[in-house]
Amino acid sequence: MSEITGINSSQIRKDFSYFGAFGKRGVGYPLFGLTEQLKEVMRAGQKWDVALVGVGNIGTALLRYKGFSKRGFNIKLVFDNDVSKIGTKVDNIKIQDIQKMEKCLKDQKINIGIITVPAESAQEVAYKMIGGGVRSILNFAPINIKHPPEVSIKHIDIAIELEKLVYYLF
Amino acid sequence: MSEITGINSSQIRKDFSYFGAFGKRGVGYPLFGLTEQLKEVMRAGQKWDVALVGVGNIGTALLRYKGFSKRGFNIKLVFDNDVSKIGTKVDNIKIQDIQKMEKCLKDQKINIGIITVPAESAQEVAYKMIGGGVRSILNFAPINIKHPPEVSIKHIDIAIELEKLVYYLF
DNA sequence: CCATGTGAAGATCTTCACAGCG
DNA sequence: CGCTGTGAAGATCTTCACATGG
Repeated sequence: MSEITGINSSQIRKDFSYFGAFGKRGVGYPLFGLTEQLKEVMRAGQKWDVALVGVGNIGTALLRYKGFSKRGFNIKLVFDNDVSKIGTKVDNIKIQDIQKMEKCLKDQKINIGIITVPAESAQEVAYKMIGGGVRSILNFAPINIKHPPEVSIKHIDIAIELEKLVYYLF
Repeated sequence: MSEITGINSSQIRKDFSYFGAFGKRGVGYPLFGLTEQLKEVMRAGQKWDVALVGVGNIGTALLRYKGFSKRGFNIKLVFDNDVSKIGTKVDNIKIQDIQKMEKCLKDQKINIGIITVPAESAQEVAYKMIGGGVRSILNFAPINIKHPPEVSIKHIDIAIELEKLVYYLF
C-alpha cells in the first residue's frame, strides 16, 4: 500500500491504529478483514445525495462525470439562476431555479453541496445552502466563503494549485 | 486581509516576513508597495504556457474556463489519443495526437502539464510529459503518479474532497 | 498608542525505533 | 524472524506575545 500510494508505511500503520488494530503482529493484515474494516470506517457503501449549484463549465463537467457514483455520491439536485438553463436537462438531471433551492434541500434532507458559480455569487449561494440545511460544501469559486463553525467547507481552486506548482519550478 | 481570507493575521505577517519586511511598524503596510512586492514574489505578470492531456469532461471544462489567463496561465497545447477528437478544436485550440506530445513539449519548452485522462493511462501520460521536459504536473486522475524527485505533482481528486467533507458530517 | 516583525511557545503532523506477538 | 502497533523523537506549521519603532 505504501508503494502504491507513495505514503510512508508507518504513516499508514498509524492511521489504521486510530480506528483499531486490524492486523496481526508478525503476520500481516488479513485482506478481507482489513478491507471490511476500512469500508466501515469510510462509510463505503453508503450513498450520499449532493446538490450542485452553477451549471457552467466546471458544473457541467461534474454532472457528466461518472466517477462519483462509484464513490457513493449522487448529484440529485441541480440549480442555476440562468433562465435559459432552468428547466433543461444535463445527463438526465433537471436544472431547477435557484430560488427553489432552500425548500428543495430541506424537503430532501440534503446536507452536501457543491458550488460552481462565479466568485461574485458564491457567498450568497453558500448562505442559501446553509439555510437549506447543508453542512458540508465543496467550493470551486475563487473566494473564501464565510460560514458558521458547524459548517465545513473545502475549497478547490485550480489556478492556485497551478501557482503552487510554478513555485516548485525554481 | 485576515478577515477576507479567514487566515490568522499573525500567519499573514509571518508569511510576508519570509520574503522581506514590507511594512512600517506602528504605521501599516503601504498599499502600493505591498502589492508590488507580492506581485514580484508570486511572479504575477509572468505568463506560463501549459499543456493539457485528455479532452474529456474535466479537460474540456478547463479548456473553456476563462479564469486561467487572468492568473497568467495559457493552455497552449492540448493532446488526446482519441482519433475522433484529434484535429478538432475546443475554444480555438487544436487537439493534437498524443504521440506528438514529447516532441511538441520540447520544441515549445513547456514545463507545466495538466493530466485529465482516465486513471489507467495517467501514469503513462505522466512519463511522456516528463520525457518532454515537464517538471510540474497537475493531476486529476484518481491515481498516485510515480515520479522522480525533481518533478512536482499536485493531485486533485474531487471525490476524495467530498469524502473528507462527509467525514465532518459526524 | 498602534501595527509590524519575530523569537518562543504551542499544536500538529510525520517518522523513527523498537516492543510485542504470531 | 517478520510485521504490526505505538510511544517517543523529530519536523513542521500555527499562534502567542512582545520588542521595536514610527
